[in-house]
Amino acid sequence: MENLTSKQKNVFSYITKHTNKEGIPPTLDEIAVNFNYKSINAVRDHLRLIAKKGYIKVHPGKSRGIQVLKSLNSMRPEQLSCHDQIPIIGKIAAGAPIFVNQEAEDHLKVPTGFLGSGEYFALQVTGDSMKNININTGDIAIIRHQITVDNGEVAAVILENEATLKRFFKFTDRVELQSENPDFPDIVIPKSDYSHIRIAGKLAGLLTRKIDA
Amino acid sequence: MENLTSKQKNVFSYITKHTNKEGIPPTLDEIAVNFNYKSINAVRDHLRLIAKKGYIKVHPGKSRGIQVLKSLNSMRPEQLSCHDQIPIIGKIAAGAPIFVNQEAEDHLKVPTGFLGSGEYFALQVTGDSMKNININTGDIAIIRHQITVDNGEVAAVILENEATLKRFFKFTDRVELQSENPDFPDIVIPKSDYSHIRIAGKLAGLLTRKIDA
DNA sequence: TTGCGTACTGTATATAATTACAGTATATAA
DNA sequence: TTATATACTGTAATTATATACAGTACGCAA
Repeated sequence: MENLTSKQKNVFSYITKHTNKEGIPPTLDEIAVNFNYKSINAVRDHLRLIAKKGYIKVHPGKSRGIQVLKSLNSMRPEQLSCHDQIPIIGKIAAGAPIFVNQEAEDHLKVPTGFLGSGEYFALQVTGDSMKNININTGDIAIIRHQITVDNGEVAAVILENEATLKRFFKFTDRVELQSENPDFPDIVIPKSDYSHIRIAGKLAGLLTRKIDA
Repeated sequence: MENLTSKQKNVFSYITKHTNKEGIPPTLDEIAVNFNYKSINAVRDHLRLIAKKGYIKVHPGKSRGIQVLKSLNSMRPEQLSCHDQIPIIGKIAAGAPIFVNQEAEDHLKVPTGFLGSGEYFALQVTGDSMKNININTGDIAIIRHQITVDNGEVAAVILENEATLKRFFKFTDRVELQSENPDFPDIVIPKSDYSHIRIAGKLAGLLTRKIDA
């Protein structure tokens, strides 16, 4: 990750502040006025370089087309990966297809470096099938997107357009999805039905409410 | 808080999704195209009403001047307040004064409505003293700022400039801070030492990494 | 029925904002 | 020295976008 020059940092900082404060990104002219540039081409030059270094994305031809991709916090050198924004794309065990055409309802932001590298998304948990490992209704499960998981790992699995969070075991002839709650039976999927299931990812984190504690 | 009509809700939803996805709010025309409106004045009418109901703010004369003020989730009637950004202001049980002049190291963003109303901050947990209730090193404890807690609640307590997370019990002559781990002894504070302790808040949530699961 | 708010269409105009082209100045590395 | 990248100025053209005005249609409450 290349570093910004101090001028670029100032411009980038102004863009993020404007976007957060006003709700809309600034125009080139607004940036120019802020920094007393006589020509907006000074701004264009800056934007080009800031974008090249990956901090923003510029949408050509679109007004205010400056999309902030990183936060200033993520510039700390000791942090390798960053994923502030984790989209919450639905409820798990609540009947809705995932991934395809997913529009995020809301977002979660975790501290830089809290999770490892990878693609993450989040699902709100409904049901008690994993209560023995302290995952309960209302919690938000953070899932690392991966298409396989190791035996025994907790995975978000999609079966028949429903997403469920289960402990995953693959045997030679079947897949077993085990609950962490004796009230819920294990789900056994014979090899012939593999085409109906899909692994969405692996449980990577959990956001819990502590109302009782 | 007035409710949106279903059409308005659709338009509002499109605006929030566009803003989150593209990083910039949509233009009137982009909205019109999305909903197959032949005239952007249909959009203008919608925006006027959505803004009137407080969901967005329209910046007149500015392109893409649609600022989202609420999230769709906050429309659930049972949710009163929202607080996306929770500052992480230090480590708990790690010797550092809290609250005064606290500069946040990083921020946490939880879904709107996930927590109740109140002032929140977060602390990174070090140590295993609460492992029995699944709070472990590296987790991030979300604390609701309050100066008293009820008996038995888990509280962030400051003693001698160190913050600790303990189960709080107040008796007539003493305060006991109990760990949720038999390896750690309870801390007993006699009435005469009350001036040395302070309640920072009550445990409200927990963000956990699930590396093992 | 009348009136009112929501939900649109259509066209024309004004202005907001980006792009293009042609430069200058100042560092810093080869 | 000669590049090469950053950091700007200036003007003109073009396109993107919002606004203004004039309507139509429908449901709903008085």
